[in-house]
Amino acid sequence: MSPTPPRRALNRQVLADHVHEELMASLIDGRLEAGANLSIDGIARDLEVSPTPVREALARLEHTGMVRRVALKGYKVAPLFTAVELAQLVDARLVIEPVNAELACASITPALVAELKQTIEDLRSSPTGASYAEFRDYWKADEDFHRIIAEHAGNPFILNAYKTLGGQVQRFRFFAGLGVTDADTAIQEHTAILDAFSAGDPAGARDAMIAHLNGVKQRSIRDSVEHP
Amino acid sequence: MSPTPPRRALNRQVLADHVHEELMASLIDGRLEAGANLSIDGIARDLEVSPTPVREALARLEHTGMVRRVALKGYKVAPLFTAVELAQLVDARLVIEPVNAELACASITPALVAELKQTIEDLRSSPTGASYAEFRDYWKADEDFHRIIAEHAGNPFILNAYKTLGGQVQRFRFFAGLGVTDADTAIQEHTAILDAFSAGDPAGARDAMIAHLNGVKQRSIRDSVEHP
DNA sequence: TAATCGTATTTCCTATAGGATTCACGATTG
DNA sequence: CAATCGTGAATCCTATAGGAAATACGATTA
Repeated sequence: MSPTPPRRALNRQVLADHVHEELMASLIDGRLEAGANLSIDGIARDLEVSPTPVREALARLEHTGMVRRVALKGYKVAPLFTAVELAQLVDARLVIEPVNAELACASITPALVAELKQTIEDLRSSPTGASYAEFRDYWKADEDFHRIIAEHAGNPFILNAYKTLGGQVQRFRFFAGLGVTDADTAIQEHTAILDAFSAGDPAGARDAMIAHLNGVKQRSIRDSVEHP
Repeated sequence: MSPTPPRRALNRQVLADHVHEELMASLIDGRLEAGANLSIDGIARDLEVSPTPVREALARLEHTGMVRRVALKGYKVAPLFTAVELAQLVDARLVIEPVNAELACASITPALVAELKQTIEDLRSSPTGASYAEFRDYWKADEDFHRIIAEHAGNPFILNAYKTLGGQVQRFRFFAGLGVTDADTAIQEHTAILDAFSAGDPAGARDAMIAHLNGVKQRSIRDSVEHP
């Protein structure tokens, strides 16, 4: 008897989670353009679910800043960043991430070093083309590097703050729309941070992170000026 | 004709917003105890609405950390902070708020000084009893002080990060459950920050904020040790 | 032609119904 | 007495229906 073992537990998942992931992916990779209306009923039709889980997914998405809600009017994809906001986003990272680096480095483990080293390897081996499909691996490796450091800082509140920024970062990067323009420099800067980790030098890790983010900031501004 | 002008627009508001506010208030003032189950249907019955807006309100609340969700199981009020988490929360504030103070002070205006001065006045004039009703005004004044500084830092991303922490702070403070034990010291420390603002001394404002938060941290830990 | 009006569609919002699962609790059985 | 089983309630989750307002759009009229 019991021809099929309890497979059902695997199938059983909450639709709102699925919708949330789907929307998040669409926002990050640009399938949903800035300013686009996010019709609840429309999304429900597209994904073949009812509006209820869509409402829940959108409510969760609101705090990320990627989606804006106006009561009784609906949701829209947040507008593109201006050059000022873009710089502010990096400034916010400059507040949080150097501390992350310092803390994570202070409790360094060989496993962490190995993880970070792997992300830099991935960065090197990933293509850097101009379309999302091409540089998605590059981005993932870059995001992994920063996220792993944040996760090892040991402060869940700071981690939460970083994660909120993280989504923004990814979205911004897509809309910069240039593909990867600074792979060599970024790899170099990540390596400098990793070296400080390997040496067990928290202050050095902090400074290397500051230098990296300042580099990101300047290159971002430069790119956004050259390609308005 | 048109016997009643468009009054309806005032009545028209989204139930989810109302539920959200109601839950937030209950969480902050402790009517909802840590670990309590947040039954969607139950809340809907209590507030005499349908479960749909309740789901939306809870989804919005999740990212604050005050509420935890387990798929297919429901929502619970997040557990109380441990002493370690409590210290971590202040550490997170120590990352963000000194920068806020420095930035806000760098673009100081007489209006901002007046606003801050007012919150300190409110702090002085508020009762400091042991029940929520008594020290709610004190809290509000304290929270206003920090929030106003965050709002004047001029970086919406950092402000967002601060706000997320802010809710946590308030909840923690209630659950410390002692009323206000450090009014004099807190007023003194706020005044020191204000003085630096008045003097147009960003570095001084930053340092005064650091000193204040360190004081908050130490007093919090002391209180939580004395009243486990 | 230009403006206004009316209809039809869309959209948000809320309530309700029902399926699936879990939980509580009492009854039954060894 | 202890353990197991079964029933009913509670709960989460999703779909559907329908009200209210906004929007689109075409027809009518000055």
